[in-house]
Amino acid sequence: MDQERPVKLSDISKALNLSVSTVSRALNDSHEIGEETKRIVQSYAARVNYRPNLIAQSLKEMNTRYIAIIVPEISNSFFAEIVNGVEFVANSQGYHVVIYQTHDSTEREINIIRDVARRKADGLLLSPSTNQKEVNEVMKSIGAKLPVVYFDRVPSDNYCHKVVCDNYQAAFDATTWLIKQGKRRIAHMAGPSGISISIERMAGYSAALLNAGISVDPNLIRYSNFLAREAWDNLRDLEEKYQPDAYFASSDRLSFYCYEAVQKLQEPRASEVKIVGFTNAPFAHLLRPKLSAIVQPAFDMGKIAAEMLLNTITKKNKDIEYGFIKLPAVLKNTE
Amino acid sequence: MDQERPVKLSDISKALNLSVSTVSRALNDSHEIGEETKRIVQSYAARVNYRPNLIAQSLKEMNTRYIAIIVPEISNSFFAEIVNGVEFVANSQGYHVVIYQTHDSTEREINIIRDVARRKADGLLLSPSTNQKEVNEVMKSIGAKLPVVYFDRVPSDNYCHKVVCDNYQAAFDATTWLIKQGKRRIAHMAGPSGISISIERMAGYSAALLNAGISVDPNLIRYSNFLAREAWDNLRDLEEKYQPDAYFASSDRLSFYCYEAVQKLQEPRASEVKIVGFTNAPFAHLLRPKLSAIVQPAFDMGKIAAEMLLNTITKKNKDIEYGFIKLPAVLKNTE
DNA sequence: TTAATTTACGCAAACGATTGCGTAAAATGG
DNA sequence: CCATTTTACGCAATCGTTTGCGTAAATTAA
Repeated sequence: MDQERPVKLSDISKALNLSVSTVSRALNDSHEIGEETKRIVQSYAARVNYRPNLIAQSLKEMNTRYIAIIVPEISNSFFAEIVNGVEFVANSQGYHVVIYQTHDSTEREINIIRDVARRKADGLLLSPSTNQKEVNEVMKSIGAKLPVVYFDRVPSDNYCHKVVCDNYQAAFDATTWLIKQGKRRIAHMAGPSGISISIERMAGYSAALLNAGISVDPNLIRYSNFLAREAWDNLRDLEEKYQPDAYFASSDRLSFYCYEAVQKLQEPRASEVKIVGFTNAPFAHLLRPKLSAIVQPAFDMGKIAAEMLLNTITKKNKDIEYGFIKLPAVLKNTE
Repeated sequence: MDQERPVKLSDISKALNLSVSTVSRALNDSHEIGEETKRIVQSYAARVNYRPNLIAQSLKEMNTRYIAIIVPEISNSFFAEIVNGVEFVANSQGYHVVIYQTHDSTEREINIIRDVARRKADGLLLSPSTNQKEVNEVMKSIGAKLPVVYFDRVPSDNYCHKVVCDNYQAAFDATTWLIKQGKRRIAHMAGPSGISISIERMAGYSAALLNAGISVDPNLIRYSNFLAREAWDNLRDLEEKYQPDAYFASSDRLSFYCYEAVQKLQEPRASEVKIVGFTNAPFAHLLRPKLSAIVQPAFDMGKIAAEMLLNTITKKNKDIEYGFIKLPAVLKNTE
């Protein structure tokens, strides 16, 4: 009994000699429909495997019951965990989650945001790529109907919802730990300049150095975009000219690049140089020598972001109360 | 000039004193509309930032211009790379890709498949969770309108599109390599029994052993589902009772579990036990001692699967020609 | 000049669902 | 027994597009 095409309300209505509206109400268990009729309609619908067309439903209802999340890379464990947290909350409230990745391309990001808006997602979770300004323009041009919560990389203004970890404190703690290990020439491999996380992590790094009476050496600070090439060039240059005795890496990818670069050095330097970096990679603790890790509470960040978003979606009253949640990260693999 | 709600065709039609149909045709550059009118409409639409409502468009056109991909875990690099390959092809043909993950739960998988069908995705790429039968039922019940291409884990029947890597050969090569390293008591940490990849990898493993004149010891073969608990129990039991001199792991996760278990052993065993496992983790090569890796051509698998899917979507003629593509994997980190 | 054709647009149906309103028949009240 | 309410259903509009068809006006042909 496999039907060639999906059965719709009018099919049922014809088969049962009822109007489409009666069938619709019967399936939605409306009180205006007699019990007997309901039973007949519902059992018939079940038999023929009726599933409402969500496109039509969405058009009528003006909502889609799904939220979108846009991340740079799904293979990055940090973002993958965030997605999991988002799904956990969203699914429990009957929402589906649709995942998009930008690969750190502003162009892709803009395309995706436009698409999300045109497909009428009920809300958007966004960790914007580098180019803050262009993205802001797009966010404005799509109209005020799409609730947004930013996470991880967030805009500087306060008229939006934001969920982040305490990047400043985490960077401060990590750098301080390196100093306590006797390191003085601590290089900082930073992410793209200009985005929130880079700025805050840089600030924490600098503060820790100054706090320990170590002056900040600009030569030891390197910004890299998402291209591997830049990171490698920076690492080679650092090693050739300055031989840092420690690295503080500002992202998952940079952490592993640092690790790989150091691993290739001559002993005894290879085992003396310490590395601490932001990463949620589940198997980072297997590396020897150790890669010390700043681990963000990604799952919780996702949960909170999703809760904030669903709150603003379902909120009846229009008084917008912008939230700004900051969670602590923890330092691991420090033996 | 930020409008409160998205502007629609009727807004333009009123503002310009034209009918909705004329506006629609003008925007779609129909030949039935005068050049002058087109210019007026198009420039006005651009000014007020008109974006067609994709929900309405989809309902009318009966297609959505997006495909869905369902994977067990996005954080698994193998699947992440597949997704990237899919996006590469799909985007170049004007399709968006929507990513779902099942976390190896059949229940979630069924929910998602149903949702994808009800949302009228134009096609589906699927790597099914363990329970083949239930999923088959669902795939049938949603009607024949949804083109599907399976990848990685695929059904056994031949009346569907499939893209896989040569699991048998890869397992054979990996096991043979371990044998050449002088290993004889090679444990096999297998994935869930019953799914295609487990069966084929097991077959390759067994064949390699027999080929080398080593009998297959059932005690050294352990099936684990996706729960960490089972894998750890299996590993502990293996170490306590049988002390294998090598491990062949059938999945990303299992590879790292094996590695971690072995790393905790007493020397000299810890450095003598060799491990080879399926993994596309980009930083697996940083581990010391080495984790030898069977790396699948994930990006290409994604590309091919997407091409097959888009072909069947856009195919005018209805004669279905089922494809079955098998790509080779490569063995890495073997010093 | 008149008939035939082309151009440029509007009307209305359709996609598949939901819902306000209208209304027979049945149930209830006095 | 008649008036009123309730029950149970159907009609038609609606969400925002697209598109087949109809038709005035403009153009061309004869």
